[in-house]
Amino acid sequence: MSPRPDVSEERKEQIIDAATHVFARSGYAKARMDDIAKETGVSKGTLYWYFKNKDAILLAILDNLLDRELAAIRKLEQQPGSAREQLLATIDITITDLKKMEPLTPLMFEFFSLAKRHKLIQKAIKEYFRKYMEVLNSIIQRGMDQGEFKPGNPQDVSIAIGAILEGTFLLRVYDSKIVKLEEHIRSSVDLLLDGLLV
Amino acid sequence: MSPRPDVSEERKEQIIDAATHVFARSGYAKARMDDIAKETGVSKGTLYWYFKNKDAILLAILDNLLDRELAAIRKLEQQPGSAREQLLATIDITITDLKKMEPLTPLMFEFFSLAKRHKLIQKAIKEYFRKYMEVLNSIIQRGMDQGEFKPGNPQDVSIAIGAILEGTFLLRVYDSKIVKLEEHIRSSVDLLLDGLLV
Amino acid sequence: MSPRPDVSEERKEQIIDAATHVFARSGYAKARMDDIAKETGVSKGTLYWYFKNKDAILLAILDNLLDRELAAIRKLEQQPGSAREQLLATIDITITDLKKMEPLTPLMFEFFSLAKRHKLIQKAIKEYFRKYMEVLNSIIQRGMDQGEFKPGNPQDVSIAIGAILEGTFLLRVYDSKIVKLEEHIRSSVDLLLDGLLV
Amino acid sequence: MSPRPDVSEERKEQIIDAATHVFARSGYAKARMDDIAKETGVSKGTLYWYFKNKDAILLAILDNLLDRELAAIRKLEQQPGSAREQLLATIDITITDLKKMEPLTPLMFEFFSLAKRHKLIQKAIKEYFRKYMEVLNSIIQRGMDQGEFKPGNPQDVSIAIGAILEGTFLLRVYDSKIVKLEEHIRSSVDLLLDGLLV
DNA sequence: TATGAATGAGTTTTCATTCAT
DNA sequence: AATGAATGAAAACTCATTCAT
Repeated sequence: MSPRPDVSEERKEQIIDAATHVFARSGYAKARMDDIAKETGVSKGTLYWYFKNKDAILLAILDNLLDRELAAIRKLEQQPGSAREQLLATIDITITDLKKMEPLTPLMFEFFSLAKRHKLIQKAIKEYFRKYMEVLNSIIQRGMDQGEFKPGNPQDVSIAIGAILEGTFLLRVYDSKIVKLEEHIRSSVDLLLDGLLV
Repeated sequence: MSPRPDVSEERKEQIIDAATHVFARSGYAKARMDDIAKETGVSKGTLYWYFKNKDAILLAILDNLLDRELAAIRKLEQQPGSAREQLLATIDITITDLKKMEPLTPLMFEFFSLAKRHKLIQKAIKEYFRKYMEVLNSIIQRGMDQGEFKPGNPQDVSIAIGAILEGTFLLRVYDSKIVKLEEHIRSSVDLLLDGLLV
Repeated sequence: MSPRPDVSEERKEQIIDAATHVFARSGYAKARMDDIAKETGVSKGTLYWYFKNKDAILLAILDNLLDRELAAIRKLEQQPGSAREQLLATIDITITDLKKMEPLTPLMFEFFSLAKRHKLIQKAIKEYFRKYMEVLNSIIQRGMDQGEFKPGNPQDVSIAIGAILEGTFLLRVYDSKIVKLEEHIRSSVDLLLDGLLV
Repeated sequence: MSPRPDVSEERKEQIIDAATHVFARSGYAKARMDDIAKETGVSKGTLYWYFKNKDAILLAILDNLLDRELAAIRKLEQQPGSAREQLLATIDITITDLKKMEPLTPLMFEFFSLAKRHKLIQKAIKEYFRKYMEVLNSIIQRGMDQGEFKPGNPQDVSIAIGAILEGTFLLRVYDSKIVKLEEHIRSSVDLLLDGLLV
């Protein structure tokens, strides 16, 4: 109802941005509220005006990250072109996303690590995954229906693609000299398409 | 020869085993030395008799895990059969390994999360990755040399397979109902092989 | 000017005062931060708000004590009268100081004990000593120049006087029944002056 | 009864010697039983075979030190010569002793620091002091009786001398470059004798 | 809204002491 | 006599959270 988003939202975002970097840099446990306050440029007390506690900031970060990615995905949904073209466009967008995420890698893995114990995190990423799979599934399904792809279980293909995307992101952690995010996602997807295309 | 069998190594392993479960359950930060002591069935002081500090226990766990995996990999090195058969055998072994790792998933991601800040962790997993890649590369190379696989860059293929393995392990965290470790690794690798085999 | 008077300095002094007594009573090692907190009437956390650690409190105490003594010494510097009178005035002031220090005797010796290992303590007391010697030296020098004292090395006399002052303070520890701080400093200095005065 | 002191005594002395250095180096609180064990060349458990606990070692060190000094003092008691000569001989012996003590300075001050809280330490040093005073008193008394020294209270003179001895030892802690143990004890005692001698 | 001083529960780590061998 | 693994009490220190201003 308010014509302009009040300052509160803006301040909240500042905190989320700052905290994202602090958590990525130091890890959730090692990051101190003082660090986040300093990085945001406010006092420690202010953090508690906008967020219930440290955990709530973490959750807000996750929601924020997933929202951004989902926004990108939604852009795909009504793209024109062949299934192959649409699939590659999806990969392109995801690569762009993952590249933006690179500096946040430690934080991403922290979310994965916490997922089992932290039901809200679990729920958030599961929901994100479901939406992402939906997009891939529908593209693959269409490709199969239209005879562009070999017939099979679309979900299996989606998961294979998802695994390549996330897996390459992960392999980078082992050795970022050897594993190049964009290059290797593309080469892996190409290999997959070699077998998939009719 | 020694009158009292040296119980040191055994005790160290007990601690490592216990700590592995505690860290996997609670996360490194939340896990208390008391928990590890209790789980091991010794006193807190004993932990410090065998390990310098909490961090040293974490490192020992990682070394332990990687040692076990490398031992499995080494078994592959002189396996007979076609490149395809050997590759599938490698996948089989890795699947078995990954299944054993399933309960430790949060701990694995914690290692990935820590890798950037923790040089010893970084070094350990990098070395592991190098050895794993060596095995895959040599199989793929042989397959290409012998005309079993299409020609190409073996390393790219290895990374695609590595991404599928680790990526599927990761996708499970999103939704373990949808993503089945063994089934989806196999179906993804099959897709890859469809394009790879001549 | 500031709306809330800065309570920081005051609070710091409260802690220093309390800690002085706790350290004198229990010794540095035996004194617990909890004791200091309780004696100050604040929580343990507050101690760490004002001081980095236990050691920093000890240092602050030393600076505080030496500052007070130096302030007393500075009063002497432009006193009128003969060299003998001025020397006795200096002794008087030092006696007054040492009497105030009596309850802190164990702490003083702790500083001396720590001096070799603790460079900041060493530096602080050395600087104090240098200033104290300067005052004595200049008085003795004047007395010699003006023919009031026998000629000689002023520094040797200053050290003799310093030794009597500190030495009497120390002998009290052996047996405070036998050694009376004021009485024996005076009698010892008198003996010295017997030989020194022309 | 046993003709030769059994090995126990010897081992005890080894521990005392080692512990003396460890305590002097690290201070009582910081010194670990492990350090003493290592320095002695035995295991930690062995220390407890010979001493009830850490405190008992400290006490044994003090007794040991005082015994050695008392032995030196006893040598003085029937020295020939004038009172002045005998006094200077006493000073000589004490200087020799104090020089030996120099490396133990931090430990000595630790004893002084502990004296108030630790009744056994207090008692030991008080007894030592009494004996030392007796020797000085009797020399001074004889000097006065025989007209070699000006009449006065012998105890006051003894305390002045004691203060010079201990005080010079202490001033060294302030600045060992400026204060030279032997040189300044001699010069200070000379100043005192200037006034004391008839 | 914003601040930052104050709190105190929580945790790692140390180390004197014990005791089975 | 001697060892050294094991214990657990003790203490320093951290830091999320609160709250008076």
